[in-house]
Amino acid sequence: MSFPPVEQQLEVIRRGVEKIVPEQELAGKLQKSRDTGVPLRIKYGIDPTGIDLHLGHTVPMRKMRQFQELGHQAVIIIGNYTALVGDPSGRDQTRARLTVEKVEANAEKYLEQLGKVIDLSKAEVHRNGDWFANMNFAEMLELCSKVTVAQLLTRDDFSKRMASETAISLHECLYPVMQAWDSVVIKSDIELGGTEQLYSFMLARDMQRDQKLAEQIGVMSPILVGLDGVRRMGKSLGNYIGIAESPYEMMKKFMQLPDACLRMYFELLTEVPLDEVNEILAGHPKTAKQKLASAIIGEYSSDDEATAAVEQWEREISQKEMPDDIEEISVKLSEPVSLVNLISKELKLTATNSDARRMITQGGVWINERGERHTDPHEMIAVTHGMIIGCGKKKIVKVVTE
RNA sequence: GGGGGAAUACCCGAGUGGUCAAAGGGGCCAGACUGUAAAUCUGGUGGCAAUGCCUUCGCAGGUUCGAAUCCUGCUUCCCCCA
Repeated sequence: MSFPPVEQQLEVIRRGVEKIVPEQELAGKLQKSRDTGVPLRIKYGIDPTGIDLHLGHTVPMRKMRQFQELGHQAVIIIGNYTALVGDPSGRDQTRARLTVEKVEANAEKYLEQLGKVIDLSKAEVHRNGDWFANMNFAEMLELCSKVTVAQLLTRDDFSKRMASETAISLHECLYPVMQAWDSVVIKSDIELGGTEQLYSFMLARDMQRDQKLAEQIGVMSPILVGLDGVRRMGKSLGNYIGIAESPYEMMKKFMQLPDACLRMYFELLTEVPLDEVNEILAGHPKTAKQKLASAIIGEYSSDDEATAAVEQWEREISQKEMPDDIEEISVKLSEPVSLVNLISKELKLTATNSDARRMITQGGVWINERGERHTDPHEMIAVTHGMIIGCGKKKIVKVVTE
């Protein structure tokens, strides 16, 4: 096995990375691996807590792929046991607990999606239940004895929760211990993750040293902010772009991204060379955003689909043309109905009548042509076949009579 | 085990007997402006057969003409002491 020169590897590794700890050990490890021809073992752990991976997850995943391309060994940990605990990192409250079955189902979905970024045929995949499930209580105690409560409380998220009088459950304290033990078991050289993982990464070093193993280096990416441009991208915050979403869905979301996030997204989510990024950012933000979107969408589907998505957005959203494929809803109506009932009861465009009423009186409803606004909720509408109804910014439907 | 505190709409949070479907902020929704960015402005934000009616302030009772507000019991959470 031959590896690129260390300097060259470092350049790839450093892109979009916020912190490497300890930084000074990295070159040495790379050099040693190059000299001996032994690839480094790169760890990335993910807890199967949901069914969709989003772009936030892909930041360390991409870093993993880069390591793979440099010739190193990817080691994926599916945290089926840690998922039962719930990672307290960066959280201000306890996560909801998951069932074993749920976790297993999620794990399958995750692996499928991981394969879109990482070359799974060359990766080791482990579930940490493989070693935690059979651990007995004595071993468990031994593990816990490695960490003091004071150490745990130095964690930012725990100390914040203490300060704000929010509960910290005992099982959450075990999370970093488990994560660190994973590193011992798989003998990781480098662990990938976000900056909020610092504590666990360092704990892993302590435990590896304790077991007379080489200590891992943490390579930490910045936290990717979500579509709101403020909070981290996350499922529960609803500010994410899922990697399994359709090209057009992704497109629409990308265009809603605040301009200020563009550089970060280019750096963390694409391979576009940094000087080229600077050039793009010097131009109009709208164009830059479209380039960003098509680069990323292209990776998860195809370049053609990405281009099509950009064009579709330009037509339907920017030019406000009628979309090509409008969702059709069939209704059976012989008599005219009031607009409120049409919107909420017949077409189910809103959850409640009150919602429909609001939407109508506020000018969010149009029929057949944008601009053909109908603001009287009581207006009686004689529904005709092919009638097009818009409700708010996002919903347009075509009525099909039976 | 003992003591103290808290629970209000999506979130935070005001409200201590009627004027409370409940201030204010955030978020979100709609509209204007725009590049479906940001900023800004306007309106909205429990439900319904809608100038009215019904349900909601942890849960269950009670006092009262009238309760988010007072009383009793319960549940949950937090803090302190052990």
